[in-house]
Amino acid sequence: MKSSEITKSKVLQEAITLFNTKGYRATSLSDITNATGLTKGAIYRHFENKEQLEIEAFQNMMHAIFNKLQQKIKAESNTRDKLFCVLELFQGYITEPFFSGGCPLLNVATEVDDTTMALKDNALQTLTIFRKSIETIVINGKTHKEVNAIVNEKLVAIVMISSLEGAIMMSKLQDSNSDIDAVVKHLKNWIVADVLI
Amino acid sequence: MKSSEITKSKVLQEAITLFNTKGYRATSLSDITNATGLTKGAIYRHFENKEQLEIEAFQNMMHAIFNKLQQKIKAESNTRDKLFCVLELFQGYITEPFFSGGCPLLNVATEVDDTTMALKDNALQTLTIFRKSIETIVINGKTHKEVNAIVNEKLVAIVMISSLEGAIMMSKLQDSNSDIDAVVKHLKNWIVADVLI
DNA sequence: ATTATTTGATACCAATCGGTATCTTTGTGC
DNA sequence: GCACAAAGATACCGATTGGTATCAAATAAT
Repeated sequence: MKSSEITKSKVLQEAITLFNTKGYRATSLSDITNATGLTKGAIYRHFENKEQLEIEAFQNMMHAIFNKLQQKIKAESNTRDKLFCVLELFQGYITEPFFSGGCPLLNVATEVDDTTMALKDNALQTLTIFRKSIETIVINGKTHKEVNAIVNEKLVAIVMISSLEGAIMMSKLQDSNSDIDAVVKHLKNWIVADVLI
Repeated sequence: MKSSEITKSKVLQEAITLFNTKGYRATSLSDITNATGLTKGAIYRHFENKEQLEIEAFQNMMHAIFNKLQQKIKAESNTRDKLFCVLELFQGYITEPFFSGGCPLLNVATEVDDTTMALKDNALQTLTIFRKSIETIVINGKTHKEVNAIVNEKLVAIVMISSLEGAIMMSKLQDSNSDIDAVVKHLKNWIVADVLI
């Protein structure tokens, strides 16, 4: 890797941690220069402005998470285990997060003020992709006769994502795993009882 | 109402809207002076500093919401309708919110950076109160033989709150009611099927 | 090895931040 | 109506914000 690429990825890595823990808007360029040991000149050489850095940082996080998730989903052979992959990704995220500071999607979705429309657009796209991934698992499950034909795949995605994101918020606020654990257990029971055949 | 109280409540009202829509940290005192037509001198006459204003604004919101909720819960006579009150509060919140900008609890819980510990404490207390309210309904439901004795009231609270908060996030991000509607419908079915006798 | 180009450091900018000291205005009790 | 206290306006403070122009150092190409 070229030295300039090393610098850029170091900036991204530190920015990611800062953005996800203390917020995008609340993280200043000084915070990033302090964390990286670099100067503003170096940062602005690689990123057009702070907003672009925010967007690249967010996309970087989501790509990493989705790649890991898709890889795990592909490794499983039946619908149940594929859906459980999603649940366990969130469950494990509290104790061993890819990025500290909670769910990047939730963070961006709730931070949006008027001045960060571009970030909001990215979060919306991410949410759409996430929903579609779950819906696809359910639809494939129907064709393989593993999912009840009357099940609404959109509902499955909505219920899973909303519960998990909400549970992440609760667990983070209370600094405890118990809520996300309870929600995952509950969702597993629901999937086995009401979704799968 | 004394004129000074009018001023203070005007500041609180405008600050509430700003904090809940564009964030606590992202809202500057200039934003508040612009919105109220007052000056910094007037604001600092009534609030010790910005952090105190943030806390009072948050508490003000939560008290308003809880009062409304408790009042509606008391008006219902059976466990099912009391629990449905909670669901319908969230469902109606998107189209007719008490305060625009989404759920104040979710907003504060996800905004917390290192410098806003006092706000985080307030959010945590609010979450605890909210959980207890739901647990109490379920416990009372058991004594009235309306709720299955094996039901875990803590789980009911966790599942309801996490789903609703997550759904608020999704609906806000997508600017659509469909997700919160779907989640509420799903929770109602679940309560009738698995919680109530 | 020497040049040319990229990369990063330095020093600065205007704007804005939260906060305060001071002064004028307003309202209130007697 | 007068005196006094409370409320609000004004002008300022140092610190910090995102951003830029310029220069030095490191890297790459010849």
